[in-house]
Amino acid sequence: MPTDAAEPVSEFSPPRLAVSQLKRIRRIVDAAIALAESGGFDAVRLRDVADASGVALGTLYKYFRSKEDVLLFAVNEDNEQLLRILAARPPESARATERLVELFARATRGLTRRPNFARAVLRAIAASEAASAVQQAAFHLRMSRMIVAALRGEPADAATPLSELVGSERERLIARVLQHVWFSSLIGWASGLHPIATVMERMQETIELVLEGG
Amino acid sequence: MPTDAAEPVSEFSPPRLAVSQLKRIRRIVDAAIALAESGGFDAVRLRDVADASGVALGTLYKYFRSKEDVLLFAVNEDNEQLLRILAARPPESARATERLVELFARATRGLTRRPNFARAVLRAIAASEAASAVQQAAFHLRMSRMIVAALRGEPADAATPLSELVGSERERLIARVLQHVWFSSLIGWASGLHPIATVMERMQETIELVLEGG
DNA sequence: TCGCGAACTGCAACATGTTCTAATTCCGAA
DNA sequence: TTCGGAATTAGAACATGTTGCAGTTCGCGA
Repeated sequence: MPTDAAEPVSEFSPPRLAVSQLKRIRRIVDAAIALAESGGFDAVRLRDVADASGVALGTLYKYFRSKEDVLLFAVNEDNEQLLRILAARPPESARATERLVELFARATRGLTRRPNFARAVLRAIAASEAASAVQQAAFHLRMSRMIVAALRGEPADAATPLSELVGSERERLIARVLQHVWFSSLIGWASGLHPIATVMERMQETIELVLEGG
Repeated sequence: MPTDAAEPVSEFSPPRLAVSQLKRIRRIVDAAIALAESGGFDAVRLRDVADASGVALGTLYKYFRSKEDVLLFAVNEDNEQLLRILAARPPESARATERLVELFARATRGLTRRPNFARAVLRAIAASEAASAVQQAAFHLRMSRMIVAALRGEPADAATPLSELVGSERERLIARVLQHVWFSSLIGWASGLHPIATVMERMQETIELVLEGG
């Protein structure tokens, strides 16, 4: 992920970048996404990313610390969009269980719509070092917000800063558990252990277990 | 992990290896563990592993498909030992909740006793490809067995083959959820998101939530 | 004991993430 | 408009996972 000095982490850095720089970053990220879609983690060769986005390798490393950093940035963008969509059109069901199932169904579909990209970012997340903790934390906080909103049947709040914690102790606990199960299932999918459908089933049964004691 | 042709996956291959070969494999694995302990995933340079174990690089690749494969093999050995220990000395508490908390406390302590090694294998697990699914599945089945045993307050069964599923639907569901939370928390620890103590706390609160509805 | 095929060795080679450098270009403040 | 420092570039260089190969050694069946 971007260095403390460089800026792409939208949550944490003042916009100190010229328009031309923002465009470069955009091209880099888009190129990385395209390559990831085409063949997963290994297909994202940074030389190719640099070529495709028309920047030098050194420039890429100016804005991103590592290959994982680029992919983490991309998935965080994706996740921000999901939050906005859920803020606009929250799950409608009357029962909390169903709202949560729908939330994770949407999140899973959204992510795995581009399966190779999804595999790439999952690998990036799993392998990321302490340096990327900020990105991971942002993702986590955003997901927590969506989960708590779905639990309560309220629309998610895309506006207030991520740093503001939401939910009661118990709501946050449930959010954590569901995120762990989701992430871990997705890793299993990415490793070829089971199909996407299994991820959805696991979320459903976990949600029922946690909310209704099974 | 070892190739289908080569044999270190104890659960799945008849012992077709000469003693000298088994010794080589042992030296390779031991060297990898030692290097992992010293500096984590990156410190396990396969050239160094080969040097330290007195085999050629090509030989190493004859028995293991990749760097991850070596580490997965090592962690599976560790996990087999945990199963044996738990079979001999199961958690004693009267309450299922406490037995499970103890199980995960022991498992977590056992793994993170060598923190750098643990970080290395977690990264290997998370990044492993479909080819390693067998190893991962074995780990999963072993953990499931221990969890179901702890749920019931019985000693774990280290003898019957892993392929034999244990537990009711509900027990297996609980086992899956707990494993997901455990794995995912450990990844968070390995990424520097939180300390080991947090992993223990998360397991405790998850177990309480799942067994007692919080 | 002999001879064969498999296992092993040493080493070179390749791919790709990451770093470094010297030269060039760009941009905003004076 | 001009100037100086920051950004960018091209490309080399390095580390390490992985593969390939030619030659050597080992172990086992006849």
